[in-house]
Parts: sequence; C-alpha cells; structure tokens
Amino acid sequence: MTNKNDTVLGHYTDSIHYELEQTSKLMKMLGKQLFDKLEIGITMDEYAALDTVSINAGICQRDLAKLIIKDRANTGRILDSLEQKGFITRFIDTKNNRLVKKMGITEKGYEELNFINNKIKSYFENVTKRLSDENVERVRTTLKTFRLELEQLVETNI
Amino acid sequence: MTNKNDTVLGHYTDSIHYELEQTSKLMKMLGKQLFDKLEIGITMDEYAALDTVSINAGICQRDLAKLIIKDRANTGRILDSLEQKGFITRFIDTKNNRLVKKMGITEKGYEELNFINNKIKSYFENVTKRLSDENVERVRTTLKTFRLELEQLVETNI
DNA sequence: AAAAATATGTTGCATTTACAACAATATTAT
DNA sequence: ATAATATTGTTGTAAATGCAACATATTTTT
Repeated sequence: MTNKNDTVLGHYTDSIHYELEQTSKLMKMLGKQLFDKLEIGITMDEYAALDTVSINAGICQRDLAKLIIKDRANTGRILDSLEQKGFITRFIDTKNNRLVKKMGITEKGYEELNFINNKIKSYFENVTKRLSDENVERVRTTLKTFRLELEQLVETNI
Repeated sequence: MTNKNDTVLGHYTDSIHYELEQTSKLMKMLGKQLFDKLEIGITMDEYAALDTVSINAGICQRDLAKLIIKDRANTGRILDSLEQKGFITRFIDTKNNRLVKKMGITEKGYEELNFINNKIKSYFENVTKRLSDENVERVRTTLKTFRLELEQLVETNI
C-alpha cells in the first residue's frame, strides 16, 4: 500500500528529528540505568546542574535554567535538592539591579562531582567507542549550530 | 575557582550528551508550538506513530513501540486515540503463533497525514536551512550509528 | 507620580510519562 | 502432564514535567 507522499516527503523514521529524539531518549535511559547501577545518590538532572554550576560560579537560577533548558520551576526544585544535600550554596545577590538567587558549588559538591565523574567515565567512553573522535566532534558542533538555530525559532519562555 | 578535573574530564555543557538532549528538547518544543499554532488536531507523538504505521502496514503494537521508542502502555494509549479518531484500524492476528494486535492506516488517516505534512513542511525546512544538506545527512547517519550502539547497551524493556 | 510592563523565583495543579502488576496465551523445562 | 518461563497487551499508580498564577521588586511608559 503506498500513496504519492511516500515519494514527495520523507518519513518520520528517516528524519533527523527522529534520530535526534530516539538517540537522546536512549542516552537518557542509559544514564539513568548507569546511575542506578552505580548507586549514585543524585539524578542525572542534578548531576548536570551540579556540573554546570561548577564551571559557572555565581550564576543565577534563571541563567542556569537557560543552560540546562529546564523551566524556572523545575530548576528551582533541582537546586533545592542539591542545596539540601550540601552540594551547592545559594545566596541572594543582584544582577542588573535585580535581586536574584546566585549559587556556587561547595567542597562537598566538588567531591561528589569528582566521585561521579570517575565512576561514570569509562561507561560513557564505551558508548562512543564505535565512533571516531572526529565524528563525535563533528556531530557535536553541527548539533550546536542546529540548536542555536532552534533557539531563535522556539519560544522558550524560561 | 578551579579543580583538577576541569582539565581531566570534559564538562556536561561541552558533551555530545548535552547537545543531543538540548537539541532534541528544543525540537520537541518547536514541534509542539507548531502543532498548536497550525491547529493540528493530533499530538506530535500521534503524528509520529501515524506516519510510522503508514509505512509499516500490519505492524503489531510492540514492534511499533520499539520503532518509536515508547513503552507498550503509552504506545497502546496513542493508538487508542488514533483509532478513536478513525485514522487507524486495529485487528487481531498472530505473529509467531501468538495473538497480537496489528494495525493499518485508514483512508482518513492518509488524508490527515498528507494534510499535516503539507502544513508543516515549510516550517521544518526552515529549521535546517542554515545547515547544508550534507551536514544534515552526515549528522543523521552518525546519530543512527550512535543510536544502534546505544540500543545494544540500554535495557529498553519494551 | 501613577500605571504598566519586565525580571526573578515559588507554588499548585494538570498532564505526561515511567513502571510495576496483571491477564491471557504460548512455549519450554522438569 | 505440570510447572515455569516468555510474549503481548492493558490497567493502575507514582513520579516527572510543563504551565499558569502568584509574590516581590524594578524598570519603563504615560
């Protein structure tokens, strides 16, 4: 059974959209399974936030939300959890004359981050071992261009 | 403030994992906003399932679930919705001597699919216009290799 | 100066998603 | 033959996510 659009338009499973969504979904699953198996005490989202804070000392919540592309509500919740575990500290400050909540990673947070990085390193290397470094890097940079284009088009509302 | 891992390990926002996740997230947002704006009566997930069924006539639910990487429960719910709208038909059949629910797209389903494809085509072309066709294709094929690798490592449980 | 708009963060709720348990049937093992 | 295991799909529930409304403070407009 066919119809004329089979030739005119590509199909979902052949699109870059499909590959992106499925690959990202699998990557997320793998991460979760890894964190469970290695009994890492924080979630992937918390890890991503912690790592991002570690290289953006003094960042405010909204700017962090933009970096990890989560809404302000959930970014706040992730930070609550990280703060409660003692991995970050938050403090009130100003940015452009406005009160904001800034944050920084704690010594304990660094230790946790290093601990996790050492644990997961070999596992994640295994994931890309069939791809050449050049391929990984090329995909990453092309995706980045793609992402920046998308950021222009999408109303993120963060 | 630095620590020794800054040089030893890459950071989340520099990783291919990050680019994948964020790009895919933005792509999903854009799709949703587009479907809302164009007043398309089904969700992106339903569209993806419908398109996939259209080129896999007689596929059973679990196999479809594997293609769209959703669990059986939610795949069933998506199909309930598509069936209720008259875009697919479902029928009991056997696969390896086991009773399965197979499905096919209806004439109405084809019309809807063509209608949607025509509506969204120009919008999605706009998304990748800054990237060369070769780049898009290269990323797609590399992602596919990557995805197939991930499928070996991840326990999908579908 | 008053009003409207903007920026930031939080709270509450509705929707989505993930996951485990179940039902029904078929295959394999004991 | 009986029991254990596997396949497929559905149901129910807990967790995650998204989104709108709110609170507070500041800037811009009228």
